[in-house]
Amino acid sequence: MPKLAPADSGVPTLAVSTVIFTLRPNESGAMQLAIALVRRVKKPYEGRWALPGGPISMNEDLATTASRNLLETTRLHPRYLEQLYAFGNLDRSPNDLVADRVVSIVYWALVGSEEAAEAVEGENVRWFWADKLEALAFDHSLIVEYALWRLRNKLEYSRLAHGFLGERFTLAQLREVYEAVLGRDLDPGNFRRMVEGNGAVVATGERLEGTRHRPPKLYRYDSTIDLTDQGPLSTGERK
Amino acid sequence: MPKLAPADSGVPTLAVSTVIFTLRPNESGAMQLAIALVRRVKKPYEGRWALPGGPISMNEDLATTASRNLLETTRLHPRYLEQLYAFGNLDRSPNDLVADRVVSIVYWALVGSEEAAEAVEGENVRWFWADKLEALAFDHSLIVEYALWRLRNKLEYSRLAHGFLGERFTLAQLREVYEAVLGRDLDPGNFRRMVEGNGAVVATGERLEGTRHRPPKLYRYDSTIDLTDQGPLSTGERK
DNA sequence: TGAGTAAGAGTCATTTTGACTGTAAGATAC
DNA sequence: GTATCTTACAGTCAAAATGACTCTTACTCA
Repeated sequence: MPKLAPADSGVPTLAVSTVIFTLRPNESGAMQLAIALVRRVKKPYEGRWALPGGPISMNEDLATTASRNLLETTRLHPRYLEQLYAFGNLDRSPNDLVADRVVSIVYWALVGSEEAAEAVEGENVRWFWADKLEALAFDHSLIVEYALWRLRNKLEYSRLAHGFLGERFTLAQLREVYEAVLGRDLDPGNFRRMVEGNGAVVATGERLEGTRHRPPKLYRYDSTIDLTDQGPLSTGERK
Repeated sequence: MPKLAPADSGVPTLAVSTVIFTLRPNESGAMQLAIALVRRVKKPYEGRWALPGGPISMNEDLATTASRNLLETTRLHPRYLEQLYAFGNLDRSPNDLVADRVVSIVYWALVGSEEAAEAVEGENVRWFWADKLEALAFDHSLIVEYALWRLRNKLEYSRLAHGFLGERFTLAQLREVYEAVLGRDLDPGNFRRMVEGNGAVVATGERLEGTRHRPPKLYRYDSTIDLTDQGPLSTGERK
């Protein structure tokens, strides 16, 4: 097929997409990182899985658009939402469609595991395990890989894990989140020391009852910190 | 002035802007961080200083557009170029101009201090010290603040300082870059240990002659690493 | 030739980190 | 009721990293 001459006039279309992360129990009951994808019903890449997204609208902030897309595809609200990157390379679309250039501003979001369990799944919306994804439409495989890298990096020096958990949680649950995201086991003792040391977490005084062993303390995050968007728009101090 | 009703149709304009950093000697001879700004000659914010930038063109990658803007305003090529953030809030323009909504994809760049010394300066293009900026047009003060934060953070775990220096440099020069960017003095001994320890730098075997003291060794960065764009598009391993 | 200056090597105490051991507090099986 | 299992939680120990030093070396300049 002959390559069409690129249009010299016109402007690229602007779109917002979102990488939606959650934790879901796998067959053996361990928490594992999952991503929400939608199936494309149009050319190009018809039938392939892709990131949810849509065009930007004139009266919405970028983050609001991402949040609305998330709500429309999964009926969920994000616990955490941050801009990832703006993708605008010329070769994002197949060669014969370069005239339809799209610049995608991509966000990434965390949703709680409990909510995610009730999220809509259907023929065209599904959760996929983050570590074994098939090839996605456009450059979305690359985008997901980058989002995964950002999530793992950010986890280490921020209070991000809260995005997956409820209001109160045990240190074992928090550690399970870290282990699922980082993909390796962590020493319980050292993890406790680390997380208690940096003061991100406070004991509620309650304990989780009904376990088959010694009841663990319940903790919560220090609520003076707003998690949503650590980007340039937050006025608080950066760390 | 009455606020105009926002246009329900239409799409936001897409633009690329760049925060251009360099190091320049101040009155007392010490290196100091500087930013290139251009004076606006149109409303809104006519006469105020702003980040250089322009509209995106159909046949250019985003980074190429940023690089071209940099060349056109300062006649310089970037030593380092990375996407910073996409700014698209509704309130970026003055209230009476919300219909002219612009989404800016902002890059930040480093240029070498030697080249920067020869860069064009004129009535409408000037270098400003990064730590004492006047109020800029639009939300550009916020953008610069964020870019500064990113620069300082990235310096610690990457080989970014190369962007300011020539091919070969002494450890004292490298330390001067760190001190200028971080805004505090560093211990020479510890700095040497740090920088030799992580293997980012290799001795060339040469020495810098003509100093008034013991001639220091010249070093260079391990050239197997490409500095340009550590974003998602680089195929190398992430660190 | 001696003073001054910065390069560059080395010392030392403190903090951080990873791996590990030991004890406490509950549930369950017999 | 007693033994046993599981996990919470506290503590130890050595290696590595870090910050604040000192000391020696090699050059230039007066």
